[in-house]
Amino acid sequence: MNVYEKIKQAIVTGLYKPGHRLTEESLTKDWEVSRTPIREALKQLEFDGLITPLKRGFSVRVFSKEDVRQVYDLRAMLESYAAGQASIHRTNGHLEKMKQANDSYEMALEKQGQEHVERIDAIVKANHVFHDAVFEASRNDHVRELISKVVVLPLIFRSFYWFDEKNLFYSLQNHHTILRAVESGDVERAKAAMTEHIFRGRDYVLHYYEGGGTDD
Amino acid sequence: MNVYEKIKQAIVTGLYKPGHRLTEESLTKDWEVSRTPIREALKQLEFDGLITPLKRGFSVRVFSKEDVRQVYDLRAMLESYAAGQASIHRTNGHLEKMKQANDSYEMALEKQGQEHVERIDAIVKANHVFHDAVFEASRNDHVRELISKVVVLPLIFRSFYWFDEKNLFYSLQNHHTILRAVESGDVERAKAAMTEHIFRGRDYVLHYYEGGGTDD
DNA sequence: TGGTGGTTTATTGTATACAATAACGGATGT
DNA sequence: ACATCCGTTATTGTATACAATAAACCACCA
Repeated sequence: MNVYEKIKQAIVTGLYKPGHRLTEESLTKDWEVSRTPIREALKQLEFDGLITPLKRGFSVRVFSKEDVRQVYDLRAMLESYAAGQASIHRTNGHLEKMKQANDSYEMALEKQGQEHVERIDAIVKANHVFHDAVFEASRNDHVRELISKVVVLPLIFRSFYWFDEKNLFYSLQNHHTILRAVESGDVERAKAAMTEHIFRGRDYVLHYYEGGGTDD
Repeated sequence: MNVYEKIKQAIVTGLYKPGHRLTEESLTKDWEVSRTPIREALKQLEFDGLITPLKRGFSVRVFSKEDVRQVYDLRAMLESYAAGQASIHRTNGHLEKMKQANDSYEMALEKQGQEHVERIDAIVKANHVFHDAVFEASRNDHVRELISKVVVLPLIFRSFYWFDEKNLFYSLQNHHTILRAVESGDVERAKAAMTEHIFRGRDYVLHYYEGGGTDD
């Protein structure tokens, strides 16, 4: 794991709390590398939107409820577009990848006895593979690049998002619906199902997230 | 102008041609600065999507017709979303900014006698202000960040895009239509008008661009 | 008291040397 | 002829010193 990934991890897990100030100097001490790789990491994190520039240095970004709404709006738009396009351009290979992702998801979901964290990791991974397959099938390489920016935020909230059994089950049902629509070439249905899927995620996050302070 | 901007300029104007290989070493010689700022510039350019990583170094990105289509699809989606939201959230301040941008556009358009490049620059700037005002009015800060990624490509083609009088005139008409829709709070009309506006730009670029080679 | 100017200090910007590594090419054996 | 190993070279990765700059502090005067 390189320094960028380490710092990212530290932000996502809350080791560096929202609003915390980061300077190149302090980070060299925290991670025991020189300023050069630190600078690179900071640049990357700024791209990701995880930190915001200060007059001097950066601070760990504070996400408000309004941010969550805005980001999920965009994510819904981009992913539903991808699902729609996927319904047109999908090949058997894409459908196969989506099916396998859902199988993995289901298998992980059923393993109640397993180590908790490992199980969640498997589910998260399967989820990622599914959505990635949709992007591939959409035949628009640029939408993947774009979505990466908007996908960082959910990452921060994954802690509670992924720890509700009913939620996990519903998500799988959504995936099945999306897959059926994409498979049968039903563009509008695919878009609607994906939009619904994303918004469900949004509402879940909003419900459990009491952050930002100033926002409604 | 810093090194990043200089290199960007060089790419956009075609001094560095598509496919041309860029290494840190060679760039230090071209621009007479050390590797440190060069590396930073390369990182930024990669984020912009203007260069693509090689096994070693980068190469100036080659955009195919298919790239143009994909990028404009996304741009249409994002900008029409912004226009729709703007129709809901706009204030008098936003409307004023849009009007002034259009006035500037029109004034520049009429100045036939003026120095050619200056006139185009004024039009380009007014165009930018108008679209920016729409983003502001949309009350979704994240959509602005996102669009910046997708707006780099048109930049490359601006050379011929901005040099057709009829095209410039049509664009202004589009702006007026969009403004009216946003002003009267007509969400669907605003979205439709913006989508139309972007796609007109796309078709114009596609018509004059014979690049990419392998694509249709 | 409150603001203006200058001095100190914190922090980033740049150059450069050296280390690490991946690509290249050529020699060798089969 | 062709693959494979190894040495050479091109290129990037990292550390670090020094320069530039902006922020913070403080003294001075109105």
